[in-house]
Amino acid sequence: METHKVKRVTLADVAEASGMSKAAVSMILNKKPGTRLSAEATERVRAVATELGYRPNAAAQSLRSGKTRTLGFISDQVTVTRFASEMITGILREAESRDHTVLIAETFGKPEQMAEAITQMTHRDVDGLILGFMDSRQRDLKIPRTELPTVLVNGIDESPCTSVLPNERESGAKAVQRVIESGAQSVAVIGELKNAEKNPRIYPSITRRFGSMRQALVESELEVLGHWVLEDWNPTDGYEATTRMLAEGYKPDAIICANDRVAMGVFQALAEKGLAPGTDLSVLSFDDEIIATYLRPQLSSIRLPYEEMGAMAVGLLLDGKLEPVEHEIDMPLIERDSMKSN
Amino acid sequence: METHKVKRVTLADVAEASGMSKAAVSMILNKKPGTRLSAEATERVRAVATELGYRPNAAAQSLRSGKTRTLGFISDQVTVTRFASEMITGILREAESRDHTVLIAETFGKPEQMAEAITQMTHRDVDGLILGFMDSRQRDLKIPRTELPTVLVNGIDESPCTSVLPNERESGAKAVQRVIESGAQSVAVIGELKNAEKNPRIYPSITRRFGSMRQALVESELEVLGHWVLEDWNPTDGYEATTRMLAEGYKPDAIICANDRVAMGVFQALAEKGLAPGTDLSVLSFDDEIIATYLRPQLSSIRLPYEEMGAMAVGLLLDGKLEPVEHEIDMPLIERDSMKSN
DNA sequence: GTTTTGTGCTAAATGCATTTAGCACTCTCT
DNA sequence: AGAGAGTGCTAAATGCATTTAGCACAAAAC
Repeated sequence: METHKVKRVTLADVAEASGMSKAAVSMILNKKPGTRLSAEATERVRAVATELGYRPNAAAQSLRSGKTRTLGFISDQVTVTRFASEMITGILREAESRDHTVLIAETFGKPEQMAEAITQMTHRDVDGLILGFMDSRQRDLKIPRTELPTVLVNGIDESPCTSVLPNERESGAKAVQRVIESGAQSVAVIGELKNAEKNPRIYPSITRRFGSMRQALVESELEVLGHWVLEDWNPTDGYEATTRMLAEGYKPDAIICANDRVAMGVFQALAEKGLAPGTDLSVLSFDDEIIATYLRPQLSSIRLPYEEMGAMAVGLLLDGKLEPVEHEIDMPLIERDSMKSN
Repeated sequence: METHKVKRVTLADVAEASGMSKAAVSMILNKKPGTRLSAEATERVRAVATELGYRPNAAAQSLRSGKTRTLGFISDQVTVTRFASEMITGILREAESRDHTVLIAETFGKPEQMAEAITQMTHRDVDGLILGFMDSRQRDLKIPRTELPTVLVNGIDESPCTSVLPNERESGAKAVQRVIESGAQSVAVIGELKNAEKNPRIYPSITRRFGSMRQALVESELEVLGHWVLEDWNPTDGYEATTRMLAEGYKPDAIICANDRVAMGVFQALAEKGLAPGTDLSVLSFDDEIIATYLRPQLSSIRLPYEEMGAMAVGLLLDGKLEPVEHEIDMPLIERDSMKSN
């Protein structure tokens, strides 16, 4: 079967085929208000256009309008976490529903590549830019000043700009609230990240999460058992801290984990001592990564709403809501089986 | 600080500022071969161009050339698995290094959205299309015939087309080989997916993975213990099968897991019986998802090379290697701590 | 001294959709 | 009947980079 190289159908083709001028066809197909063209002509042009399968050439439209109906998304790193994926999904969904497409680039974790990526995007004339940061411990962002409307997701910069963040100011309190509802008298928090407190500018999410938690804890009747600080937030760290805690004789009614990876280690340590989350004690976590559903029992976790954040960023951009504001998005508690008395 | 709306610097601006014609400037900046322009003029134009910060307008270039230096990537689903992310990373890396940008879209798991997404891409005049499938149990792909150069990644269609696949024809044999090297006498495979065999067209990767494994197994001296078929490939399935296996008195020297999620369940079941992977017996898996590094001990796994697959797809597209061939990419064995005698 | 060859450069056309200015015609009103 | 308003439509300009055809001049060749 020979693939006959079909020449693109242009506006001129439609005009000729329908016996009208290009101007008329353009006006009709774009439903330009305030123009007067006979119903008959309108009908005819529409018919011809669909019959020929006319699609306006995006390059020509962009050239004329200076708009591309394209948004740029530059990400810290797409790999490793589920977060970038979810953010992309949110962005794509919202952009598609508003007839925009998305150009993507990645800095591969190297901040210095940011400038290059932005230049690329500028060159391609995107209508707006979304800068996504997966690693919330952002350093100096080095965002070059741009004319482009820009929204930061999960990141904050020195200079004021529009940004979308998870509502970590409330997430810690929400966790404590849920622990209280579970009927617990005592709780262990496993655990804060070493050094995080020292530099709240660098670890804004983490600082807020734990700040809000600490506040809620002192306002509660809960007995807080021990003080567990972790080197990093991997399963090993959670495993070691929990093992140590149990060895020291602590037996909390509930454990709040810094994130799901830590919770995984906590589960392992508990299993070794024959303790079952959800029946012997409650375990609650943050982030709601995919492993939360892999654990046995499945882990209740306070979700990082990356998809919603991505969608919101698109919304702000397209609605021109570009005041330098931090938009905070609620972090929903995803109930599964690791809490007592659901 | 007032943001002065800077008009874009165009070729005409450079031409005027350097006292040359647009034609000359264009030729100089594009290093057109076979043209004769004085070294002095060349120098001057280049200087002026950089000074003014001239960047050609992509829309205008596209309009003229019919090329956009943009590739389209349409994915099954970006969320859930790490695979899409890695594929995007590979695509981005290769595309960037060859001065192309990437437009992305997602069908959100709905095959019928594929046609719509392709139309969108066509409309934006991408130079080539990459269709990525995360869910290897692809159904009818419903890929509309396109004029566009297209490469399928991790998917095959009825009609012959260029595709990039993991080399599952060898992955099973590679696993068996490694188990033999570990000194094992007996092995359990946990486990094949129920129904997969019935429809090899629908589950091509899985069929190949197990076909190659079965072949290698009969050619080996290994004793194969039991026959474990799973409903699905989640941790629960691996947990249940392993528990059953141990209850039935089997005690293999090595376990080959269908994938890492299954391996996680296997680990849980082994832990309950006090069996430690890497010391009491070997565990080997497929895919190398992120959880492989979360497990204790860390899991050795045969990696699905999605990043390389994405990069290769870009390469094929840009090099015009579009014969209907299945390109198979080696699946490397990632050694960690779950195999005895590394 | 005239033709040929070569050099350095430019005007104008091209790709395609959108928009502005305005033409030609018919009604309506006085 | 002539002015004015309204209707239906079109020619041409615009945005920007690239490419083709070719101009004007100088040097070399016969």
